[in-house]
Formats: sequence, C-alpha cells, structure tokens
Amino acid sequence: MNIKMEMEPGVPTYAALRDRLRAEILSGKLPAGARLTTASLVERFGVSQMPVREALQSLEGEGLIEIAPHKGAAVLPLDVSRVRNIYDLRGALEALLIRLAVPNLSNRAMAQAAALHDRMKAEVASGDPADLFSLNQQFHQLLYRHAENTEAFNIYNRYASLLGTLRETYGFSKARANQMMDEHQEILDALRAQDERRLVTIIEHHCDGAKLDMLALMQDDKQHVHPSLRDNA
Amino acid sequence: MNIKMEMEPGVPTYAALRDRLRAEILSGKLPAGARLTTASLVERFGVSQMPVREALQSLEGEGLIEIAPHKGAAVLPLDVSRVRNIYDLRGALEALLIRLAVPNLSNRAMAQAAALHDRMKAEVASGDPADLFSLNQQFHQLLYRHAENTEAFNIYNRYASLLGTLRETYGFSKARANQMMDEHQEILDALRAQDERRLVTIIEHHCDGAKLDMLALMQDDKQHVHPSLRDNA
DNA sequence: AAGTGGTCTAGACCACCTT
DNA sequence: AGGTGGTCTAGACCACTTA
Repeated sequence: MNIKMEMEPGVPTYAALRDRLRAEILSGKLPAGARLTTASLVERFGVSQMPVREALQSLEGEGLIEIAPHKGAAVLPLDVSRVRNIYDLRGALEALLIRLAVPNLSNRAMAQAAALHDRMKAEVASGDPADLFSLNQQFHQLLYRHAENTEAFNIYNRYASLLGTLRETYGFSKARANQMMDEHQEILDALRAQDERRLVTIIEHHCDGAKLDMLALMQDDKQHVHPSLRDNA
Repeated sequence: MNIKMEMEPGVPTYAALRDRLRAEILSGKLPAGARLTTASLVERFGVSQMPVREALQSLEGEGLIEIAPHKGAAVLPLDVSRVRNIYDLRGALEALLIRLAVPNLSNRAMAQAAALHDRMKAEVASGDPADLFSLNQQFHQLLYRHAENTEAFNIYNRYASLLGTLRETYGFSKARANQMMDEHQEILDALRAQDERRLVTIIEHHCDGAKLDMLALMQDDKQHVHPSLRDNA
C-alpha cells in the first residue's frame, strides 16, 4: 500500500502520514498503547524512513504519541486524568488571555463576538447545534487573539484543538449547551464593563464547567470502549 | 569546517548543531533577523541537509527562530515585548501548578524546598550568589512537579529555561535577589498553611516582580547592544 | 550478541517565490 | 524561467536495549 497514490499534489508525504495517523488515533483505530514502529509504517505506506520519522515527531509535539529513545513510539492514552490536565492547562491560559485582551478589544471585535454568540443561541434554541463546536471555537479565538501574546495564544490553540476533537466525538450535553450560552452572555457583559476580576472568575467557572461536563461524558462511557467503536456509533 | 570533528560520540549531529546554533543566538552572535539558510549551514558545518533541517525545526519549537515556508529560517527577536509575553505565560502556568501541587506535597518535599531556600538565603547574604539562578530553578521545579500535570509542567519548563538563559546573561539585580528571598519565605509559609488563595496571590506577585526586574534590566541596556557584545562584558 | 531503533549521506526531484 | 527552499529515497552505519 502506497500512501502517495491517494495524495493530492503539494502535500508532503510526512504531512499526509501525520494526518492519517492522527485520524486513526483520535478515531480509536489505533488505541492507547499501540506501538508505532518505523519499520511497519515504512512497509505499510510504502515510503522511506525519513517522512515516517518526521510524522511521528510531529505527533509527539501534538501530545498524541510518546517516543521513547531506542524503544519506539506508542500512542498515549487520552484518559480521564490526562483530559483533566489539559482542561486545567487550557483554563489557566484562557484566564490569562482574556485578561490581556480586555484593553485591546475594539468595538468591532465586540460586535463580532456578540454576533457569534447570537448564532450559537439560535442553534441551541433550534435543537440542532450542528456548528456549535466550531462557532464556540471562533468565539474564544476572536477574543483571545486580542491578547497579543503569540506564545500563549499558540499553546492555547494547540490544546483547544485537541479538546475540540474530543468534543466532536462526545458532543455537548444538552444541559452544558444551555449553561454555555449563559456564561458567554456573562463574558460579554463583563467585557463591556471591563471588569477584569469578574471576567477571570467567569472564565474559570466556564472552563471548569466544560471540564466537568466532558469528564462526566467520559465516565458515563462505562463500557470503556471508544465511542467510535460502539454498536450504536 | 566540520562540526563532527568536535563531537563527543553518542551525540547526534542534529543535536550538536541545535545546541551550537542556540548558543550563538542567545549570545547575540546571531542577531534577531539573521537568516539561516540550509545551504549555508550545510557548507559551514560540513553535514548534509537532513540534520540541518532537524536542528532548525527543533529551534523553531523552542521559539528561537521562525521558519517561513519557502522563505527560510530567521532568528526571532527576544525583545521587551516578547519577554513580557513569556513572563506572563510562565506566570499563568506557575499559578496553576502551585495550586495543583498543594494537596500533593509531602513533608519530605517541603523539607527539600526549605533546604533550597536556606542555601539561597546564605548565598544572597554572602554577596556572591553564583548558584542563585540554578537553585531558584530547582526550588520551583521541585514544587511544580507535584502538580502532577505533565502537560503544564513541560511547557513551564520550556519557557522557564528560555528565561533562565536570559537571566544568566543579565543576572539578578541586588534588590530583586533580596525581594525574592522574602517571597520564597511567604510561599513556604502559605504552602504549610495550605492557603490556596494566598498562594496564588503571592505567586502572581512573585512572577510580576521577576518580570519587572528583567524588563528594567533590558531597558537600562540603553545602547541596545547585546550584553555579551559590550566592552565591559 | 542479536535485534531494534535512530541517524546520516548523497543525490535527485518537486514546489513555490521572484523576475 | 531561474533560483531557492523543501522533501524523498535507498542504503549504510551507529547506538542502545534485551537476552
């Protein structure tokens, strides 16, 4: 099997490989603990060692696999304790970013945020929140971009997209979606009032809510089987 | 010139190259904006393209250079605004880590932290704080390790070591060293009392103090010349 | 001492930016 | 179209782990 048969031109082999492996990990096809040896990947995808190595290093940077020197790569578990860690990390970053953003937010940015909020409310009310996940990401990114702290913003984005993929798998609980809307409204109000202290309190509460909802969804998954592999999936 | 002539066995070429380039960037020999073309590095160090590419990617991951697709790599400025960003980021991480660490700290860990604190006080009192920088790093790492949040801890370490290198260049101001000792004492007291709220307040103040001291040292450097290149260096 | 994993070279080729 | 930068291959060699 040669991965290049199905490659669009312009996409480097290592990127195609990375995306492919990432999808397999997040879908559960490659479960936690699965070993990824260079040799097997070289054979499986019909490429040489270098692009395989680069793809693996990239996935290690994303936190999806772990490369132990002279032992090879293995898929990391995305279990409850790691998910909690990542939510805590993201929460700390969000508290910083929103605080730094306050003085930089323009009226135009505020209007855009309010517009996104309205679209989300409409979706939740309609009972079909198909884009809720994407809109929510846009909402937070829009605000945090104004913090003008590239370092923190980049790290936030890396982990937000990891958690985003989890969300796409598990979805939002109905209660959480409603609560989210209320909290977004509070965030917008506090931003207008430029009330930093309240803002940090709200954001921390917002992040904790997201964390607890996700952890509950994961715990409820009593069969300990990845959602994509369940019968009703 | 071949870098391998001066390489200890067991150290891969890309690692030697990475370390060498990092040192040149941080020492100011490669100033902000300097372009690092693969071709010139291949020629200069007598190696092939692959290790050069890996070294550059690694430095990009550390935030020292920027690789623009099809335009090549360039040294990023480590200027006042970026340093401020990184201090803010590190501060947010420290607040999180200390909060998470509180319930996990053992008596043994507390004793070790207190011992490090005593050694630092002795150094500052003696007027020759040669190891202050390293002891300070050990002090904070010891505490934050107990947060048991690998993700946050790793990112903290990455940026702490970058700022550490800056500190090695600029040193501590005398006033800052004394203030640091007082703040460490407060941290130890609050840890013993398991007073989370106070702890976060102190840590934030501690990080802000470090940031302001460093920014002042950088601003004072009126000639806008890297310290290592000054006459009196 | 195998066996596995990690890295390097040399040359070729492809993709994108600049004229 | 030319130049630069980016990537791939194939094969070789080195280093570490395991038995």
